[in-house]
Amino acid sequence: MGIDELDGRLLELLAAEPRIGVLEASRRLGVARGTVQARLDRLQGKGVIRGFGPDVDPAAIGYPVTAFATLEISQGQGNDVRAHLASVPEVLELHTITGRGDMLCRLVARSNADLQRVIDKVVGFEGIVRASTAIVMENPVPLRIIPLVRQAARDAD
Amino acid sequence: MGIDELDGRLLELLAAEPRIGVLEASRRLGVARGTVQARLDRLQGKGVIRGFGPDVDPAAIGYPVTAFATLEISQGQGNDVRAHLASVPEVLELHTITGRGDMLCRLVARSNADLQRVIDKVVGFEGIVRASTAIVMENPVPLRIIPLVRQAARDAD
DNA sequence: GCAATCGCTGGGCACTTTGCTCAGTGACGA
DNA sequence: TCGTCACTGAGCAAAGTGCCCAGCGATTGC
Repeated sequence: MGIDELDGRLLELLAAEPRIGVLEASRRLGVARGTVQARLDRLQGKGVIRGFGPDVDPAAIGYPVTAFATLEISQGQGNDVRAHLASVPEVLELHTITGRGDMLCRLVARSNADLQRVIDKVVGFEGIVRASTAIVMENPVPLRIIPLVRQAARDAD
Repeated sequence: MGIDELDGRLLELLAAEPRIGVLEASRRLGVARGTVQARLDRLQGKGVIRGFGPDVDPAAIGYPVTAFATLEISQGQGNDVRAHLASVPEVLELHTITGRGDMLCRLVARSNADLQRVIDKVVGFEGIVRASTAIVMENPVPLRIIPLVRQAARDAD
């Protein structure tokens, strides 16, 4: 478990220039091509790298509004609610959490008005007792992982 | 703005097999290679595809605990707080939101005990009045975009 | 009605990269 | 001291890339 300094540099490099090839990466990192290939295989095998999915901006495909909804679920309905939420395309992410609410989900919508439609779709389901929604205004720190990778690589030294 | 059906299929294909090449993608989609190349360029140019960054699992690099913290910020301190949070590697994401709290951030930690350290680091800063944290237990719907892409592609038909 | 533009096709070309293999080397632990 | 392991550096055939071109049908503007 954990990654070393070379893994860290490789991940940083991949994050900075995702379409880079193995050969070019080996040149940048100053190691042999086989090494990069082996590291990549290992990182994927260990699950450190889940994939290289295209990072799609919801705003660019017509969904500029993001919101987080906290849902309170009635006892025993958890599985049904999960299946329901998973079937809604505007639900980008769903977590079960500790605390007052039972679930937290990330929503997107075409507009603030459209958000109402999405919320109605989300909460219009047996088992959801209450929902409280917070609309995202700014996103000062977009989802990132590199600073953490750097720290993990440093710690493992 | 928006994407058509071919864009949608291309994005789905890239999500399913990220390391696929342009040539192979053109074969799967049944279109000419130049078309795929042009579509890709256009999608990246329009910002639909932000990148192809490696999707790193925080759990696999030693941070298996995820939490969401709602922060209440005192007036006028917003920028300082943002800069502070951006400097904390364990803060993976930060949003400013409507509603009671002022900011919502996603945190990771090495353990539940370690989460205390992270929270102390996050809130130990002038301008943060209060913080309320919810620990993630399960993640029934991991961050996804394909269902939305499919819907956007269908709507644009 | 006609010309220009645009997106897609299908082909070709030089060049690079990949996937794979192999032998050699230094570090490490049994 | 002997394996084991990770890394190096090299070679090879196969495949993919970047780039070019001519043709073609649909849409747009004159």
